[in-house]
Amino acid sequence: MNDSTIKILKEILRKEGLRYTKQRQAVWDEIQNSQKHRDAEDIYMSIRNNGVNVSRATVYRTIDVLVKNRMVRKMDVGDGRNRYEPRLDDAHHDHMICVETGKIIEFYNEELEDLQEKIAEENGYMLVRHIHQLFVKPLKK
Amino acid sequence: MNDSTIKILKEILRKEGLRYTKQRQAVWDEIQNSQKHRDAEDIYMSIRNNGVNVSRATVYRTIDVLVKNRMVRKMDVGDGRNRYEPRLDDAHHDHMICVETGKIIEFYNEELEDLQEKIAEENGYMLVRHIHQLFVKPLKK
DNA sequence: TATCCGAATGAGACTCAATCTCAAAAAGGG
DNA sequence: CCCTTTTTGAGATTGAGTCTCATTCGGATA
Repeated sequence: MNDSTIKILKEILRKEGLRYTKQRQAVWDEIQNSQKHRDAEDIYMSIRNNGVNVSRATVYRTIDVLVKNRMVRKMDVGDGRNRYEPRLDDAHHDHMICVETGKIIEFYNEELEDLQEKIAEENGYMLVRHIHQLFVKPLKK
Repeated sequence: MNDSTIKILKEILRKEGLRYTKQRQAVWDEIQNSQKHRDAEDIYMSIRNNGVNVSRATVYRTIDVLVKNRMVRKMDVGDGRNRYEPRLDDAHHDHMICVETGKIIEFYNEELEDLQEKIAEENGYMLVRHIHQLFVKPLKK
């Protein structure tokens, strides 16, 4: 779809010693060119509906590669199905999930990020990554 | 085991319109009188090893009641198995998970708590609950 | 403390996301 | 185009958690 991201994908596959296939391209296209926060089944179905034959196994396997190479972010919303979103050139953010509507809102707060690093360090650790989800409901309803 | 918590358990069951059974008592005892952050299978096996006959179904059903009534906290560590810890008289805290040893460290930071409420409100929401896990590794190794 | 009825239990079936298997198909260097 | 190696896909499998329903039990009542 997008020329520059095809190059990036090929580069990553080469670096990992993996081959470039239309299924892998399709998975990346699907995640990149659509709304965020989709689950694997959703991604799988969309690819098939676009006429590309792919299996669930390949979708999961490809996502793993993309996650490992920071092209995709995997998020555990706590309902048993992981969600995925493109990460390329995407600033870090966390999520707020409305318990009434299921809506997912992104947020980023520098102070919060700094505080987390500080807390880890105070305990003798270095922050590697974090999971942070705020479950919220609308004010004044 | 502990007289005062037996009363609390009975009180909660009564309030929920549920009966007091030795299985429910055993589940609560097991969670209360042991190390934190245990998974359901672990709790289930321990109860059986203590000579109380209980089924997995009952363990899960009882945990749900305890979680609903804030006697137990359920935590999603992101590995597919939820962990449980007693919550009674236990101050709120979040968790830091060492990616090298798997060790779970609890932490609490007032500033962090306030900041989360503030972020939710800035977006027109009210904070209901949150999931916050810091994945860390030891400094200078 | 015996009766009775709705609630609780347990064994195992079931669900569902995710992973694994392995024969067949495809990539891509020579 | 060939050949080796990787990738793919259909379906089996895994594993945490939930559901089913016949049987057992709690506890209110008399």
